[in-house]
Amino acid sequence: MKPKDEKKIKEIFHATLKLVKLNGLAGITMQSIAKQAHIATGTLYIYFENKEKLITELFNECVKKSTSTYFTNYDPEAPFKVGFRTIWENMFQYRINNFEESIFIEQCFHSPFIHQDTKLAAKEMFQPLVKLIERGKKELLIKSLETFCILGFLAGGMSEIIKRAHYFDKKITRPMMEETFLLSWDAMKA
Amino acid sequence: MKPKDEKKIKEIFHATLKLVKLNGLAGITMQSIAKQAHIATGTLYIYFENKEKLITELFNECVKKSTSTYFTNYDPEAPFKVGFRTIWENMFQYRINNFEESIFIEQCFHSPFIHQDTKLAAKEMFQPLVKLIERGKKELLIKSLETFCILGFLAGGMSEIIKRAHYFDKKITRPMMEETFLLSWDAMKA
DNA sequence: TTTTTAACTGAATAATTATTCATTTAATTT
DNA sequence: AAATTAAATGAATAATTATTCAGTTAAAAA
Repeated sequence: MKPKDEKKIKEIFHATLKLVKLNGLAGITMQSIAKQAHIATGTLYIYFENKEKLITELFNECVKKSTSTYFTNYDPEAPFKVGFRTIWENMFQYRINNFEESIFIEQCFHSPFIHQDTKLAAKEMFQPLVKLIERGKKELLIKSLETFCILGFLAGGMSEIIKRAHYFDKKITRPMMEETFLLSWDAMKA
Repeated sequence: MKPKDEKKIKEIFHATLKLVKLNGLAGITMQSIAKQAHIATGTLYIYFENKEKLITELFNECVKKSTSTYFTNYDPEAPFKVGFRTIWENMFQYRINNFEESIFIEQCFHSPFIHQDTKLAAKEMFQPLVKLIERGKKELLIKSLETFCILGFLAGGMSEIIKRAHYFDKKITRPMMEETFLLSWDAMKA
């Protein structure tokens, strides 16, 4: 009895992310994934029931992995700015180092593959950050704007900087990162 | 001789935008576009050579329409903040009122339909804004961070706020808009 | 070593989707 | 009002892509 090769799932995921970064969700086929992962098309179906399941499982994997990273070393008891800085830096680093995943998640949100419940579950994982922002508003440290505005602004801004850095092939240096943190902080600051 | 019905192009574009908003670029088919536009599939090919051409032409149309709106009433001679405010408000309003187009353009950037030269041409249309930001830096009014960071942050933040407003079905009020402008302004301010 | 069994293969099939085309319809010209 | 011609139609065809499956391979058990 030959056992399932768990490394293959990683290779399939890796291949999918690479192709989505290259051509978008609209550009991937099961054949291209198989080829990129150096396996036969049929093998994909041993690991995943179908294309939709493959995408959905990868999506959930990415969301789980990324959000759990976002909150490592985060202490909800620490002062607001300390907590915010921790999460902010975790996000920034993660998205730079895992650019393909970020692109993939973004694409999934506007695709026929990911259903509403999956999206909601993903959103749910950001609760600690939502709570933190609300605490910041209570403590009068940040603007009293609706949380979705503040968070959207910060998250969208960060994503876009990282995207442009990749496309224009710019290196993000430590001082640039500090300046970028200031963009976020000054924006939200009361 | 029956003349081409120019209104049909509008209907086709409109149908495509609606479907892309709903299901993403990965979710549209020529049949679904035709159906949504209340025409026969074959008719699509009278107006557009093929699917890629349809998408590319719609993309160019959207980019042209949106960027030209962004710079209406913009006076490059006016003080920095006045000019910035004009463009910022034009963008904000346009994206709220033409949400589908914004989503479509975003999706196109990561798709197999739009080629590099088309993307570059689109980027080129933002030159006046790039110039303005660079002027703001020279006048020491805003942070001396690379322009792509500042612009990316502002544009990404704005997009994401508007996206979340749509998905969570939030109305963006005038005071909210003012507060949102402050997010951008405070972020970039020196 | 032999047997067993599930992974693996990739060509074959099924399903979907892009594109074409013979036919019909309706503006315009004569 | 008849003739002309290009738009419009939608079923047929072509192309692409998802999925299956009969046969092969290799790990584990006997």
